Amino acid sequence: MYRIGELSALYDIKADTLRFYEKHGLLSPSSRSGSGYRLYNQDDSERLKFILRAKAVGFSLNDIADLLSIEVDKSNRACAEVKGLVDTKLEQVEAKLAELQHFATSLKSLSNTCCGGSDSAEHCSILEALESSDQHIIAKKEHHHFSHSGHKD
Amino acid sequence: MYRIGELSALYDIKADTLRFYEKHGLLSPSSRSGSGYRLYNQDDSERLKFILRAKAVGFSLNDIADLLSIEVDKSNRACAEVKGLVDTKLEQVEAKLAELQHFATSLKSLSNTCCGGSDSAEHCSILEALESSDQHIIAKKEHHHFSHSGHKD
DNA sequence: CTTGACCTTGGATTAAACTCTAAGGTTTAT
DNA sequence: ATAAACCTTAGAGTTTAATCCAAGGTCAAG
Repeated sequence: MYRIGELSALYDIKADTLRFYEKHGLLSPSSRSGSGYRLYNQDDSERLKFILRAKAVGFSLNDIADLLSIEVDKSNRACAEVKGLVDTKLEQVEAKLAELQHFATSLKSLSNTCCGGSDSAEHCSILEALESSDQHIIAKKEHHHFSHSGHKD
Repeated sequence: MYRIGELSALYDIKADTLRFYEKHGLLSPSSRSGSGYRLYNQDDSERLKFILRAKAVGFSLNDIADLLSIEVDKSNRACAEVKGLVDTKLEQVEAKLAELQHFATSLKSLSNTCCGGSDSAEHCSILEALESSDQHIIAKKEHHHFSHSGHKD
C-alpha cells in the first residue's frame, strides 16, 4: 500500500498529477485510510505505470482512458466490441512503431556515417537521412472528451 | 511550390498551425510570392512531414526543434556536439520503441487470446497482459522553451 | 503538545500547442 | 467589377495536462 506521496515519488511525478488522474477517471486509489488518505495497491501502481508508458509514446489521456476502459469492461459481454477497440489501438501503436523505427534508423545512420570522430559534419541532416521515407502514417486523432466517467469526488 | 492552404490540406492540418510553426522557428517557407504569400517547396514539405512524424510519436515541439537544429548545424564544425545530440535523441527513440513494442505485444495477445468471437471477455485486461513489464523507461522531459530562434516576422 | 512534514479540498494559474477573430489585401470566376 | 475564396497581420481564446495555492486536518518525533 502506497500513500500518494510514496506512489508519486516512485514514478517521479507530482502528487497533484495523481489527484488529477483520479479526477479524470484514469486512476483511483483502491482504498482510503481511516482519515481519508488515498491508499494505492500494487494493481494501482501497475495501472499508473501503464498510463505513464502510454503517455510517453504519444497517447493522450483520452486515448489512455479508452484503453483502460477495456479493463473495466471485462466479464461476460461485448467481447467483439472490446476486440474492435483493441485492434484500433493496435493499428495506432503499429503506425507509431513504424514511425519510430524510421527515426531510429535515420538517427543511427546519422550517428554512424557522419560523425565518426572530429570529421566535417557536412551531411549531418536528419532530413537527408529521412529522405527515403514515404509512408504518411501520421496518426489522426479522434478527440472525444475523456471526462465521460462521472467521477466528481 | 505550395501555398499555405495547399500544404496544410496535404497534411490535414490548419494553415494556422503552419504559421504557428513558423513563428516558433520550426518551419519557414523557402520563399514568398510578390504579394507576400508563403511559398513552400518540396524540402519544406519534407521538413513538415518530419515534424508531424516526430509529434505523432510523442516528441514535443521543443524536442523537434532540437532535432531539426542538427540540420541547421551542419558543415564543418561541432561534429562531436552534433553526434551527442543525435545519440541522446536516439536513446529516447529507442526507449519509446521498447515501450511501443511492449504495447503492441500486449494488445496482440489481448486481441488473439481473449476475443475469438462472442465469448466472455473475462480476461480482457490490458493490465493483465502488461503485467510482466518492468523497465521504467518513462521518458523524463527536459523543457527549455523552444522559442529560442528570434524569428518574429 | 507543538513543530513540521505529510495529507485533504476546491479553485486559480501555467505551459504547450494550437485555433480563432478582426481588419484588411489578393486572385479567380462570372 | 465585384463576390467568393483565398491570403496577410496581431492578438485573443481554447484545450490538454498539469501545477500551484490557500485553508485546514493528521501524524511521528522531540
